Amino acid sequence: MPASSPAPTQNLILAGLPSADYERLEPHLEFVELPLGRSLYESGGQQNYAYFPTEGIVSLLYVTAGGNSAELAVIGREGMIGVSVFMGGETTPNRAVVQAACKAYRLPVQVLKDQFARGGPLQIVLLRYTQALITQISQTAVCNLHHSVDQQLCRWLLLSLDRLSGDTLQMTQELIANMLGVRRQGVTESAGKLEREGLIRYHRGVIKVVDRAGLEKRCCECYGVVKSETERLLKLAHQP
Amino acid sequence: MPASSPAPTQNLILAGLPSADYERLEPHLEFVELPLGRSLYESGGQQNYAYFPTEGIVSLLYVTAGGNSAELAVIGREGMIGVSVFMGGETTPNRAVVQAACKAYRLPVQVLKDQFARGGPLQIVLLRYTQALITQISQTAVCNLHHSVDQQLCRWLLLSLDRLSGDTLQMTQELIANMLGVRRQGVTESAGKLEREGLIRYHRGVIKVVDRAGLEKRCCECYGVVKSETERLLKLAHQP
DNA sequence: GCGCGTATGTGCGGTACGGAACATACGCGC
DNA sequence: GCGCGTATGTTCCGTACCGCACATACGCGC
Repeated sequence: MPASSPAPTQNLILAGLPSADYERLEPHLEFVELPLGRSLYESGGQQNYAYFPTEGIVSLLYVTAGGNSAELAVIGREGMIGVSVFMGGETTPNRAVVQAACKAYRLPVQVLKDQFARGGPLQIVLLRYTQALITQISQTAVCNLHHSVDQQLCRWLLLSLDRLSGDTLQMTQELIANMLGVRRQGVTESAGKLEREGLIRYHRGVIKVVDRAGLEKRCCECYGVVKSETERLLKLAHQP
Repeated sequence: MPASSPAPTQNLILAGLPSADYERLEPHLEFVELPLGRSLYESGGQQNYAYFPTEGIVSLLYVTAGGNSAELAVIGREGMIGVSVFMGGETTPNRAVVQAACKAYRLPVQVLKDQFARGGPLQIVLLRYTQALITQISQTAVCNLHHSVDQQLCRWLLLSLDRLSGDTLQMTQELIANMLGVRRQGVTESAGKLEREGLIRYHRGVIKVVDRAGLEKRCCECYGVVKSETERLLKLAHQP
């Protein structure tokens, strides 16, 4: 393991475990770097590892029969990829794709299942995180239905920014369009508006958030609901 | 308890439990009738009971700041209302509203939490059902984004029909519009199309499905994904 | 049979977004 | 500096859905 690899406890789920529980997992954790675009799971495919990111972002995506895509949730160091392992379904109909280069620790599914089945703090933390994920997916459904591309873009930028350090995203409009399930031109137009309003600046795949507070004001409620609910659930989970 | 009340095992989650596990719950189950429109949970509100329907349909809804509503999932006798109780969040930002008159058994949350914490078959069945619910919410997000009102109406009719006996739904277009988060006139128009195509007939709040196979063909993939995934997960859950 | 409440149908203008085609413009590699 | 690939901007048109207003139509209760 290279000296440069971050501590597993950079991941907030792992960080929230009492040391006895953490130490049972630790020997099985394997550090991996996940480049942009890497697929962790395919729809309905076998899942061999669960992933606990310490940096970067993974998207949960669904691709329709017609070839259109929709992002259901984003996952960073606050969470993990592979809830269906301990939920018991083994697979999901979704893909998991790296949206911003990740460092992560992966855990063989059998270890996760065994440790989950013990009950106790690990189980509690994982289930509370899963509820946060449900909230995010639900809010995505609502946002897709009732809010404009402008607002969805704000939500997406904020959710992504929370999962990265700094104020800058590396992401082309084309990719954002795929995530939001809209046309690339729609993103161009909305991003142009936000730039003219002085909220962001962008240039060839690099988006810099200039006025975060303004972006939050411009955004629909969906971002706030997801954020506060996620924080509430993680705090709950860290209580004894 | 009136003689007419159905057996609790009409609910598929309760039916899937080994008798030892079922018997631990049974003394705490209380039969209730839930009329159309009754709210079981409000957004962020306290949840005192979990509900296991034996008949009827409950919708999980989110209401936006702007007053628009969106249905995230429908729940019938295959499931239960109140997953956030054992997921550990205690509340959710959603409402749960009776969409077709229900008979159900309710269970005090503390009993559910205690029994869930034992681990074993109850826990497994509940978690697999929760994954099915996640799938349904996810597919709702996708359908809202990429599919027409026509297709969404087909999906909704089929999902509701699966949770009722017979081929008839009691539901005004106004209510369906609220569920789908679209205008009432949009539903009128789509329902008109489906009737002209000979798939359904309707009259003043009563919808009769004439050609179920045709409806499935007319529908987007979303219905099929939800249905097959739910069946897969319930079957898995009933295995030892 | 009359009246009223509820359910459904229709028409109109506005807009947000989709699909396609094309124009610019930046920057890396030679 | 030149050329090519990639990222972004612009235009045009079609359409699905929205909001509003209003017309019909059924059926219950008196």
